[in-house]
Amino acid sequence: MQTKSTEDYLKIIYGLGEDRDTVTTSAIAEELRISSPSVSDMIKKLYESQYISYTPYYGVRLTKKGERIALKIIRRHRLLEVFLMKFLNFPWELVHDEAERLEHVISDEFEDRLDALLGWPQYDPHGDPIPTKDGLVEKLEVLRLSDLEVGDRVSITKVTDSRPLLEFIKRMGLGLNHTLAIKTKESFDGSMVIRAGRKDHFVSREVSQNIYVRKVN
Amino acid sequence: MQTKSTEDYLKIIYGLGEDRDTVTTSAIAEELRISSPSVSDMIKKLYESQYISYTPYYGVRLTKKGERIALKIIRRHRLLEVFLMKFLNFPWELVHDEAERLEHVISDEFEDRLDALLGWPQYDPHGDPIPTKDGLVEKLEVLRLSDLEVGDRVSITKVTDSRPLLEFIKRMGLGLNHTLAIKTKESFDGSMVIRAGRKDHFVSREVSQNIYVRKVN
DNA sequence: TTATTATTTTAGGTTAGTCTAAAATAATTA
DNA sequence: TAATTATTTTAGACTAACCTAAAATAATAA
Repeated sequence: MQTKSTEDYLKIIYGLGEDRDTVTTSAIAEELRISSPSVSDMIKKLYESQYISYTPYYGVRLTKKGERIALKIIRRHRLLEVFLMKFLNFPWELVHDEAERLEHVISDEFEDRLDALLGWPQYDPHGDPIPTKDGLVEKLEVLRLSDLEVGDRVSITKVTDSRPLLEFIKRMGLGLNHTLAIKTKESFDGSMVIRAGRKDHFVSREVSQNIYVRKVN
Repeated sequence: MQTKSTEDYLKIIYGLGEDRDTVTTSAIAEELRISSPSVSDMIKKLYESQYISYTPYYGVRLTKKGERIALKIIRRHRLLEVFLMKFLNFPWELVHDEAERLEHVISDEFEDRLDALLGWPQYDPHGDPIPTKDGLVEKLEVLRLSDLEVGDRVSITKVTDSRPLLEFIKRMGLGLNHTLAIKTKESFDGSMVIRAGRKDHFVSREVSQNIYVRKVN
């Protein structure tokens, strides 16, 4: 049985490893808001326990063993998010932090029974796929709002799970599966004006890079 | 915000303080399965934070501040137990350990919304009253099965929340609100034969002291 | 290709919560 | 009430997970 801390590291390394191939000390440090020396320390421990492979001064990758744990935690996190929204009516932007704490303490028993209660859901409230019990995840085709051009119509499939971003999106009256159209896009900074429902909204590149979409008609 | 450890100490001290007036180091140590020196250490810290009052070599009592926290944790524990049984169909004997871990990580938001989901229950699955949000608990009149005599008919109102005991009771086919009659009671060891449904069961004093009852007709 | 800058690691330190062994105190028994 | 026994506390140590300051290494720019 791993500690909360171990689980956090593995989860973050998994997440960071999705784009880049190898994950650096400083990237982990920034993500976990922990100093680099502390991360360096922990990396050695994770390496000794064979959760990661590791080349000093270079970077880190999850081993099969490490990935299995990361996916287990992610599975729990996402199942919990579904529960918090469907059964407790948690507001979108609070769901993440609550799941973040619960994911480390629930048992397999709890996980299985919750899965059943929720009807074996495949996606969480942000549109992320829920890994299966034996560690399989659907690989989402990544299309970011920022990749699209004027005239495109899209539906939101996923949103980066960050509280301020979620609050912003909520204020615009948007959410998962909402449809919107791109009205303008500035070439110098990538900012856009989008139309959703009857309203126009200004969206910076920082935001549009964190909204994932699928094209519609 | 207190740590899990602090919360455990306060909860245990509250529980032990229900019969005795002042709680000893060794009683806490035994309950938490921690060495007495460790407990002695911790007592000093709890005292400095004004969660308890304390006389060296004598014992410990909760302050108002300490009791408030203890009752909050107990409230969460019991609400969680109701949830685990009603929504996740957890078996009686697993409910306690799961709640034990969850109680330390849920937020006030979670607590409130769970309370509502469950319909503001007043008792947990072992028959214990759930403290209110502002720290009030019904004082149960304590009548133990062991206090009764041949011929008495009783209904089970509460059971000590210990896994082996719960498993034993379950094997006898008994549970909360079940009715039983006392057929024999030995004076030398207090052991009994009880009749429940169509079956007779042998019950030692250790067991009968941990089954709380109310007399019927 | 050498010098500067950035990143990572090492060295040494802290805190919370635990431990065992030994000393201090209190309670019990003779 | 003195001696023995039991309980509690003190002393000293350990581990996990963090920290800051300084040294080592790698990357970048002159």
